[in-house]
Amino acid sequence: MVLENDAAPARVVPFRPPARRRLHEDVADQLRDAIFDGRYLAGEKLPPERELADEFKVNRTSVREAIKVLEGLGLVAVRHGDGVTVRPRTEASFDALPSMIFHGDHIHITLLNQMVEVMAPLLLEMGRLAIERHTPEQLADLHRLRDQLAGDAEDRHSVLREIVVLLSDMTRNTIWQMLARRMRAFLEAGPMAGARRRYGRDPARLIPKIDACLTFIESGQREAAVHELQGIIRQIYEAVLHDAHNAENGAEPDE
Amino acid sequence: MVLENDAAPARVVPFRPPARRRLHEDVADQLRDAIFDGRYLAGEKLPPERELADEFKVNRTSVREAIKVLEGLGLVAVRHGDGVTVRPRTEASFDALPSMIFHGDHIHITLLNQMVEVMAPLLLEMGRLAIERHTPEQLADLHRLRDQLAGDAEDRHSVLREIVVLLSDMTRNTIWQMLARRMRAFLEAGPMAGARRRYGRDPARLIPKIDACLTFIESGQREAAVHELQGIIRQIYEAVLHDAHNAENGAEPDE
DNA sequence: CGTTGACAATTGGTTGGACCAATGGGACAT
DNA sequence: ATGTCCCATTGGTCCAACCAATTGTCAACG
Repeated sequence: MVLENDAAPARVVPFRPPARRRLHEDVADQLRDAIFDGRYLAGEKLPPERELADEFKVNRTSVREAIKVLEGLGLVAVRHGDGVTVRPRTEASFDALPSMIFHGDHIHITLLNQMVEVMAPLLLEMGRLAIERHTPEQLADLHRLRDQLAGDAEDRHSVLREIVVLLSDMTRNTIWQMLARRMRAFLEAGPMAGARRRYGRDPARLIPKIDACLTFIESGQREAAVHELQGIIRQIYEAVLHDAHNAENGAEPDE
Repeated sequence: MVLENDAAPARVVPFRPPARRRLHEDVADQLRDAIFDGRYLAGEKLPPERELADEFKVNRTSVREAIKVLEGLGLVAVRHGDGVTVRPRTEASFDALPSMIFHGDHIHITLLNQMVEVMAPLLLEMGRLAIERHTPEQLADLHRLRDQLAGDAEDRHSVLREIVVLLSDMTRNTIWQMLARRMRAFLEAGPMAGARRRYGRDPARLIPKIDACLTFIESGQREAAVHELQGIIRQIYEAVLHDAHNAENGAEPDE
């Protein structure tokens, strides 16, 4: 099941907890952005912990925990006695991608393009497995989400994300499930999230294709269903790029 | 370029730095394994930091940094005032996969199967792009690696990993480059690494197919090259599963 | 009796300061 | 010019204390 409460799924992602207030997270965010802004280039060293602590006006412990986070993201390498060295982007973890692509108000369009280029065939393959292996219950869930998309759900984009997660569950493959959930997290920070949501095209326009796909699935025409899915994915990623382009250039919302 | 030193690429991955000796990493490893062993299930809480510090005979600081690592891997969620809660596997980061699949002497075969199921189409798509976009220099590098594979290289498996990285460079796509490097890190911890290497089939057996693929690439027959690549990938992942199965059951090496 | 609100125990977050330990470069002797 | 040793720099660990969020308890209140 996707929904936490079967009884009254009135809204999707109702509220978000107030932003966390841990010092080291704030410090980590600032250092991360400084790296992505090119203030510290690959191969260069960050200032010593003591110096950073002084500058951030926090204890050295908080700086150390922040650096630990950056290390986990693969952004820096720490060597005892030597300092903290910035690593090349290609060594970074996927968890660093959201902030690599969307940092501050700026969008790294090139990287977003590359991201979409990778994700599109991924989603297609995942969908193919989902179509092969789904259970009747999961298909019912999919119908429910389809109706939410057609209905007056507050945030249709989040419904779309839940569909991706549901598809991953259908594959019965833990790796796909992990991938889809990471993707969801990525999209929640993406060009259609938060203040930028106004640029998003209404995902309801996908409904005809989704219905066609569902029909094919139920009639056992897997090939056709996959083909339809391919069209859906193409439409989505064109929308993502379109929206990102608009958001970057400060254009007015589509509708 | 794949090689760090253009002059004398005598060996690939010559030595590894002696294992790190940071307390919090050791603590993090032990806690991670405890979670994967099912000692702490999803939804349950880890003991308080103070208690862990006492049990590990280290300072609370080290425990906190360890927990920070686990948090970065998506294995636990920390809430001020409440404790440290274990999260479901599906929420974990990809960086946690190596230790999820290979923990201790045990191999999580099911998960490895699923991993291969995801990686195979990924590699194929990446290879397709590489075949489309490569430069002559990169093709020359590929030939060099092919010769290393055929020669008396100490560790042919590592040559294979470098080939994957080179293919990702050929795609001119940062995301693929990141993915390939993460994959390399994964494989370095995998069933053919370290003590388990003896189970590995000799990658030299791939050479005929690689040569065929290279020939197709150079004669501009992309379709045929991709098809050949598909065969290579299939052969590799069958070998991975085979080796993992042998390693798990303590069978004797193949050759 | 049920609800509310204040309190207290638990547990993570932060601080300051001290000392240990690895690294790398510079001073010194050869 | 070269090799050795020392030491300043910088990350790693420890300690002890206090701040702050969460939760459960329990008394006061309606």
